[in-house]
Amino acid sequence: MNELIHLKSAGLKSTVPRLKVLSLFESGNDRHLSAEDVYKKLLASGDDVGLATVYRVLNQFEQAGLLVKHHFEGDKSVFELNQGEHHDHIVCLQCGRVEEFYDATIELRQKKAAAERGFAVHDHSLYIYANCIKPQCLYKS
Amino acid sequence: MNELIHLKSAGLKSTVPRLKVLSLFESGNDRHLSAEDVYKKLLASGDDVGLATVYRVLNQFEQAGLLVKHHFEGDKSVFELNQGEHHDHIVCLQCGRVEEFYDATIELRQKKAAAERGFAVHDHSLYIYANCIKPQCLYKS
DNA sequence: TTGTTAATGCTAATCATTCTCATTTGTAAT
DNA sequence: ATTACAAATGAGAATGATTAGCATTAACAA
Repeated sequence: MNELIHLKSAGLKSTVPRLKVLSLFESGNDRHLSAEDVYKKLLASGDDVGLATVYRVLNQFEQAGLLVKHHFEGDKSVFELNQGEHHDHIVCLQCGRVEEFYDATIELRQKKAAAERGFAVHDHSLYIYANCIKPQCLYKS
Repeated sequence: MNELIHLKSAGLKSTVPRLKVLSLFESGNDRHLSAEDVYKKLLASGDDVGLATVYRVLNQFEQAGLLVKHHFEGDKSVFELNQGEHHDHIVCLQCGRVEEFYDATIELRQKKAAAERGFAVHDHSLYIYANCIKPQCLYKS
């Protein structure tokens, strides 16, 4: 199984909670999950992990580069599988739909803006908060 | 005094705590302040306001459009005077220096990216986390 | 199979922020 | 000026997300 390899090569011992969390993300049903989301989903599938462990595992995975953490507006943070290519996010304020996008020009100009001001870019986050135009966006997530 | 006008036209009753908070921001010594920062600065100048009041006032000012709230990496949020023109931020991860910038192309392409995907932009936030190149960045804020 | 070390699962603690509510203050009308 | 009343304040409790502490359990190498 795929997950095992990931854990090993990340220098993480392969434990039951870690495998479950990882395969949750790899199942791909929801790309963006908060710790609470993960916890609930695991409980729902009968898997019995502690919330503290979920937090720990998510942070370890982030450190190991398996997941990326995002802070959408305000409160809780969400994680997504790290698939190599950086991208930014558009979040619908009504239904919570999250769309990913990448714009090379934006990336470039960011680097430039930083360099001009005496900074070396380490990281950056761009979130667009918006409203769906489509009619199917009438329900709250 | 200037502050009084601002409060009035924002539909806010002019009270002692509100005037103090507002003039703190208008003094311009620090553009970006957290609730905690404001609280401490007021205490330091012998002004005796409650932390809860600081939070309340900051949020009211944000609602009223006098201040803008930002969520830099992670935890606490910071406020800055709203001077009309939107801008993005570069934050030094070492010393905490915050630099503001505006790039019309970036703005434009954001709008475009959103529109193409069926979103109407409501708001957006772009933070660049970086390291100062300059040598004077050797101290923590 | 065993032993050691790291990982887990509770629960309590922490941190930022909000809420409650009794007391005080601004203000518009007297 | 005074009064009257709603709105604002302050202190501390409450909340929500996240982390820490610690006794118990599970990986994995020998």
